[in-house]
Amino acid sequence: MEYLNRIKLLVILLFTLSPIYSNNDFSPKATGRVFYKEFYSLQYNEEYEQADWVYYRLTKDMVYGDEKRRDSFKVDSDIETGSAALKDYKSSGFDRGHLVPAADMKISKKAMSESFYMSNMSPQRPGFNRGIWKKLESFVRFWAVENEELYIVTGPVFTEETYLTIGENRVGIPEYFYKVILDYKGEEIKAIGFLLPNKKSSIPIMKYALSVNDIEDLTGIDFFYNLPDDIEEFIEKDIDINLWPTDR
DNA sequence: CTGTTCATC
DNA sequence: GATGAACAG
Repeated sequence: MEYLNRIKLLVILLFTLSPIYSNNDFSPKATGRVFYKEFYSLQYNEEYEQADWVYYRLTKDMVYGDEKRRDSFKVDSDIETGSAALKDYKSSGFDRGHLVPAADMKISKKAMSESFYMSNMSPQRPGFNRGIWKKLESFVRFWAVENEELYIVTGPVFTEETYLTIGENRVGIPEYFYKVILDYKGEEIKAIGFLLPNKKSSIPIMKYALSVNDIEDLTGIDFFYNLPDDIEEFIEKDIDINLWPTDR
């Protein structure tokens, strides 16, 4: 009997450790301190007082969640060095723009609440956040439903040595925001990237589409490095716009 | 917490 | 007009 139980335990352990039976982790290669929430993870940048990237898995079920949005912005006490504060954004003229969208976290109270950590915020121009950025986020949810689930990485881009800041904590104002998306479900694995300037725009979203390689060159971040090399190379090289429809 | 504004559908 | 995101008091 003892023997059988040991075998059972071993089988369970092997299944758990096997990549096929465990949840996929396609988070970017870390170059700094990573913080793990229940519904996403982020790499925090102390200089800019915001994340370098946030990473999460967005499923169809999450899109269809019905948890109401509550504007419960709060400092992230996980960041011992101190996250940005509410005060930093107040009267700054910039929105506390979500990196992980609140609308992607309707699956539960906990998920919704986690999206309001200040470590998930970045200074966005109101016309950008409430306009084209929101529109892109909405397309991402549409694609998540179409493909059952997606793996998403989002973050700010600073290209200049000097940059403007807001608040006492000197929160950096990004020039651009990127988003890279991986579809690992279904018959064809595919990926796409976006790079948008932090300003109001009425140009069609697909004009901002880039390959994941392009975004990697720009940010220096290695996305989806856990994929088998040949697959990673193939999906990051080019994009097929037809696989990401925007005509609903 | 409620009301207001902004961008878009 | 309704919705969603965020600001202001």
